[in-house]
Amino acid sequence: MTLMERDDNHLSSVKNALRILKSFTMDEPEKKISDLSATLGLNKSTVSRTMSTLASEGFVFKDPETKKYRLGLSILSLSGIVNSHMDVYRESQPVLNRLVENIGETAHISVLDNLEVIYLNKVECNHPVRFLTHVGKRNPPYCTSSGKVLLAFSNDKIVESVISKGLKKFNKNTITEPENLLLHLKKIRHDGYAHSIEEFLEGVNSIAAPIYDYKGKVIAALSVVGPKQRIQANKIPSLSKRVIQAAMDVSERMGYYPRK
Amino acid sequence: MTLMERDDNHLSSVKNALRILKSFTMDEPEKKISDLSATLGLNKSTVSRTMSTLASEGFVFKDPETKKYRLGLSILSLSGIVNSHMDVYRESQPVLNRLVENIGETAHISVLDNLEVIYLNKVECNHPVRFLTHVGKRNPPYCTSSGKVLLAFSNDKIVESVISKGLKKFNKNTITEPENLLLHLKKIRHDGYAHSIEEFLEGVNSIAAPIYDYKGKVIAALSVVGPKQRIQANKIPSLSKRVIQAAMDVSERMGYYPRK
DNA sequence: TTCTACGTTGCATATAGAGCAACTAGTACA
DNA sequence: TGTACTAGTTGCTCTATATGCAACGTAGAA
Repeated sequence: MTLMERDDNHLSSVKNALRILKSFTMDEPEKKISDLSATLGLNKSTVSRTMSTLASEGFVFKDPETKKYRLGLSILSLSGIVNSHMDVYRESQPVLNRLVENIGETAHISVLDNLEVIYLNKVECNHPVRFLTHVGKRNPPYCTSSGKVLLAFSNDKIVESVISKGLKKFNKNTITEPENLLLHLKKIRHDGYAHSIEEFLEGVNSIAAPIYDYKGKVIAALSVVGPKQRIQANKIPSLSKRVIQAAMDVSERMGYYPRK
Repeated sequence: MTLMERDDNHLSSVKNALRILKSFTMDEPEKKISDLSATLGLNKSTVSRTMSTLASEGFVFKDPETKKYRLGLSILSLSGIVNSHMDVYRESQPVLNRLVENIGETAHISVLDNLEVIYLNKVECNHPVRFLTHVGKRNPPYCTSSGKVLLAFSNDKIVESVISKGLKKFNKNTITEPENLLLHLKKIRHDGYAHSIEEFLEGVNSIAAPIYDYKGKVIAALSVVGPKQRIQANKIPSLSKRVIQAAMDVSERMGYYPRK
């Protein structure tokens, strides 16, 4: 470890362990020690000992059949604590349940974290698009409806940072011009909702609206997402009213008093 | 750290970090460095540096208002991966949704982990008892209906270990005699379900049934839980049929073929 | 049967991490 | 307003830990 890293005053062996945990993904929920060694640039005995320590506290376990490591149930225990003490998570649950029942599409609550959208809650409809999103999933904020809502009500520095990171083209409708994105955000502030028509994922549309706290600050976004065959462009105006209303319902449960 | 711990071959600074994470609870979701120092027997500068490292990777954050630390969203990101790659979690979701809709009580999926019951999935009814359980919550296995189901279909060593840990009396109906517990487990194997009438929590009843995998092994339990005013003792026989059927539905989705 | 890859572990060494002390900031109390 | 106390941070030192290397064992593939 270089002196530069040392000056950072973070514990490098703890960082190793956390980087190992974060290397598990949806696509790769199982990991071999040798692969982690290669990916993270750590000696395989370092990885082996760190994994062993993580396993001793239940953060990972070695699958006896595949001999690979997977994330363990201590993660779930902690996530229950994270969820249960999030006001917006708790207050949104019944509203999302009703919305999903009425509209018939999957709905989410999300926030901006580290210049990304992260989904805090999700209620699936009866005919979900499999593996589209999941609680904890992170997505780019500039080409998802909830991300655009959150950016629209964020300060300029955050928007500039997202733009600086680059607006990668994920799909044919992805916004890649900074000026175009800023225009979109302006319109979103005016309309009170955002939509995404195949901006991020092929064949996937979504609509989102802001959730306010008791101070009137936008703290989260509520969104519905589904295939374009079911969330057709011509249905977006009527659906957006439902989404705005649901987001307002959650806001009111958060103590927000809308001014008429 | 003693030589004995050293022989354990676990990385002590990583263990410190994991113990700090695990010290967050439902009742104490916010932590001060000085409190952690006292609780964990670590120097406050050790705790401070470890927290700083955990924060740098998003596992905790310092609440600007309370100046205390809370669990961060990296936990949520990992838990999404844990959930999504659990077959029993995925396959149980629609069954739990239907069951909760039909019965009107909260339902769970749980497994045995480290001699405790841990809840993997939860679908809340429209009138939940607040803060009863949450995903990731751990409970003693000998006085919850799902725990008793899981013990009933576990090998004798596991049951003996639970008994050796002691059968603490949580409520007036808690089973505290080992022989009595073994009789209960035998009856559960015979009946195909378990119930708890205020064995663990005051005023709370529950019913659970086993979930089988494709090999016919019990891998989880499905349960419903509610206040005794709604889950009355005389309703348990009819409710248990619904719970057994729902658990069987999940089992079949897991590839289990029941022998007739 | 042999070879290769993976994971584990003994050992040596360099440095990271733990603890102490000093400092800063904030709060409570007189 | 001033003082005292507590909490948290950070510089510094020293020792024990963590890392990496090499060797070993095991399992699977050729």
